[in-house]
Amino acid sequence: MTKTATEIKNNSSYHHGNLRQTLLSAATQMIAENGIESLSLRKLADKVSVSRTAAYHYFDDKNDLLCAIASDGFRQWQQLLKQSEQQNQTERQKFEQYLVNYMVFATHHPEEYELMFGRCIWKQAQCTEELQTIAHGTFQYQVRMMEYWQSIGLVAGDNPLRTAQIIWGTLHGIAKLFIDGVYVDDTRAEEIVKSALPMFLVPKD
Amino acid sequence: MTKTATEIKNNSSYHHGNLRQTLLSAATQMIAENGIESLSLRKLADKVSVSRTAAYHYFDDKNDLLCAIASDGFRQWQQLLKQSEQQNQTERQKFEQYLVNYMVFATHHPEEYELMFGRCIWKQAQCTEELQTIAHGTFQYQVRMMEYWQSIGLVAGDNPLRTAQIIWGTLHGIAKLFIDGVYVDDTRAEEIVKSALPMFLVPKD
DNA sequence: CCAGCATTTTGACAGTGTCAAGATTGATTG
DNA sequence: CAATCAATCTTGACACTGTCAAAATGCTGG
Repeated sequence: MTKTATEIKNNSSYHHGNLRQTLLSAATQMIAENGIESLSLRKLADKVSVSRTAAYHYFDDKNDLLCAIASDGFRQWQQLLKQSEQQNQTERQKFEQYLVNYMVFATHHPEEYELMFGRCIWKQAQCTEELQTIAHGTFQYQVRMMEYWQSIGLVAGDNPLRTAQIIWGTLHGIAKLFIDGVYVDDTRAEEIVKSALPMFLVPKD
Repeated sequence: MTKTATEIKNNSSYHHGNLRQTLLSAATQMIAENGIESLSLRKLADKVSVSRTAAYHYFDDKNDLLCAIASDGFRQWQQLLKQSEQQNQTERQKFEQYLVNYMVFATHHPEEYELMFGRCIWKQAQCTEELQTIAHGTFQYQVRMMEYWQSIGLVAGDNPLRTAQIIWGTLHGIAKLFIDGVYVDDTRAEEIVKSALPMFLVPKD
């Protein structure tokens, strides 16, 4: 008898069944609700009705768990990238879509975004190999898209890496200013990024 | 006999003399050396040779102290802004100087920058009125500079606020990616921002 | 000299991450 | 079927954190 992950709910027993995934989901939810810094392993354990240190069998430490959540975020983000690539649109529209998508993802999943790109993981602690590779992959993907958009004369500049760094910087900066509460009105994010769009394009004759 | 702040060192006695300033300097130094999150009030108290809770006479709580440090950072940053304004240069050179200065300040005082613009203060905790007003002031200042640069046909766009938001976003984003360790080579920061410069300018005929 | 005040300390508490050692259970053999 | 084993989970313990209440200390004006 094969079992799917979700149907295992061995709840009245000592062994949980799929604790790792349960922990990840619960943690993701708690982070989304109350912010990264309010997540404690003990509260998480409480929520899942398990002892304080149960998580240590699946994660090296708290940082390892956060990295796992961030990795999930990157997978989600990567999927979103590829979806919007397959829509029938002008390249110009695809580029705009890319910018807007980035902003929407960031402002709709602020805490997950913070985890994926924030200092908590990248600066402070050492990040997992898994996270490192998947994050690096998505960046490479973006560089390649810039390369293409530059090659067809849509995006300005002739150095794809440099251009990707700058455009990503712009998106990241605006997103962060919203997420961290320096810019207050979330709903304006999309508007702002749209008015930044022309900056990046080759001026039409 | 008037006394300057630094000469007061009433060290062999119960009363410290100028504990508030001493705490601020020590905290600033500790943050610069080991990062914001590694600063604890107890370690700080140890360093200043004072009891754990002594700081509570001058600051409401830890957040209040961090806000005070951030405020100092803004004062420093404001001074730097005005200095570079008084140099004899082309307006175009002044604008470039502004961008580069921002980057240099951010990458040379990464932890203080993080405090000034990061989530630790703005998102998480409520920030001091002092900090709120001084931060708002510097942003207004930047908006006015954009307004001027747009009025003389240097910087593109006709909405100073929007333009300031975008340019600040770009600077902030690139700075953060370096500070948080996503971009690794600090020394490239100035290079990157310089190659972003043309994006913001009115294309010359 | 002493009362009052500003300043600093001590004691205490709840919360955190994490390690070591023990308890429980499902699976695997003989 | 029973005994053993390895995976899984819990308990106990420790050092560290921010913060509050109450006590101790030293300065200063009357």
